[in-house]
Parts: sequence; C-alpha cells; structure tokens
Amino acid sequence: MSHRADSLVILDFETTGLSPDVGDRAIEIGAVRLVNGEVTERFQELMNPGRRVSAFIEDYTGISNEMLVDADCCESVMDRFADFIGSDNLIAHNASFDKRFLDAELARINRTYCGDFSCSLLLSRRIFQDAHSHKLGELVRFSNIESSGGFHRALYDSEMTAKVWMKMLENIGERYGLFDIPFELIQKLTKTPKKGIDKVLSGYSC
DNA sequence: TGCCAGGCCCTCTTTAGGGCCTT
Repeated sequence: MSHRADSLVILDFETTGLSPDVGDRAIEIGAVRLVNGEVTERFQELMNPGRRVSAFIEDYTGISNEMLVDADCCESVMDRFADFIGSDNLIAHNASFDKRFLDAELARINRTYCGDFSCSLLLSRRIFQDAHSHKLGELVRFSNIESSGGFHRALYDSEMTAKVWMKMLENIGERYGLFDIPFELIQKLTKTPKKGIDKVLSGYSC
C-alpha cells in the first residue's frame, strides 16, 4: 500500500508504565497530522485501561483515575485512531516506545497500519548534536520553541514533537540546502552513525 | 521518582557495561 508522501502523523502515548510486555496499557493517545509542514488535524482521546493507574502515573501525566472512569475502553479508542492514521508514515519521540504500544494495542483489535515509523529522538541526536539533552522538553528549549510547559499529555507532546521535527528539517535545509526532504532520507539518517550524516546529506544536496 | 523494558549509543567495546530516552 502506498503512503501519502506529504502527510505525516506525529503521535504520543501516555501509558500505565514502560512496557506492554509486562501488562502496561495505553491511557491516552494524542497525534497531529502534518501536511507540508502544517498541522491539519489533531487527535486526542483518553482511554480506560480497565484498571487503576499508579499514583506515579497520575502525578507524571496529570491523568487521574477519576478522569479515566468515563473514558472509552482502549479497544474503541484505538479503532478510531487506526482510522485516523490511515496510510500515513508515523513519527514519535523515542519511537521504539510508542511503536511497542501502538503494535500491542492494535494487535488486541486485530488492526494494523502500513506506514513506516521514524524517530525524532534519533534524528535529534544527529542534527542537534550540541543539545545538552535530547529529552523532548530540552529540545523544545534548545530550539527556542514557545511552550506553556504542559508536557506529558499526549496531544501537547505530539504538538511539541511536530515543532521540533520541523525545526530539525529547517536546520537540515539551512546547512545542506535541502528543502524537500523525503521520508526515506530521514529513515536513512536515523540509521547512520553521527559521523556519517554529512556524507549522506551532502550526497542529496544539489 | 522510578527499580520495571527495550533500543540506541558511547566507550575503559565488539566474548560488555551503563547512560539516555520513553511512561
């Protein structure tokens, strides 16, 4: 199945913990669709994981058990989110984390997706090598992106990730004269050792 | 706040260990 080359979904999960392999579930999904660098759609829904979340998660995310009581179950929300994704390629900050939860939650409802995942954390380690940290909040500050500080909610973090993503593309454009950067090039960059990105990007410059 | 898991990435490396990121 082909992907929409100019359309990306940047997503972020809030969850009960760090790994679906030990029984953790999603409690919120947030996402924005970027078309030609502009946010055209947003998705945000809480979902009831079927059990109480820990005090740590309540503090960390601001999502309380009370807020989840009336939320739809994960299966219903993820079904709608699979529709939202469509055939777009996907981005997340530390994508290996979000991909594990996306795969696990969609597997429960026998749904899948066909886009490819890319990771803003891996890209930032290569493009923003001077950043002291590559945590999302630090990259927002490093990039001089205006922020209300409302991190750790799914839509907010996906919006911030999208802004950091665009800053990185702008940086590539300014440094290498590349202003139409194919997703495949980003994929290649995130698999290239830091020392090798100049060679990869110079090879694409005209 | 994170000890949980897992992939990336660096180094005193590759026959390994540990920090960084995500919740």
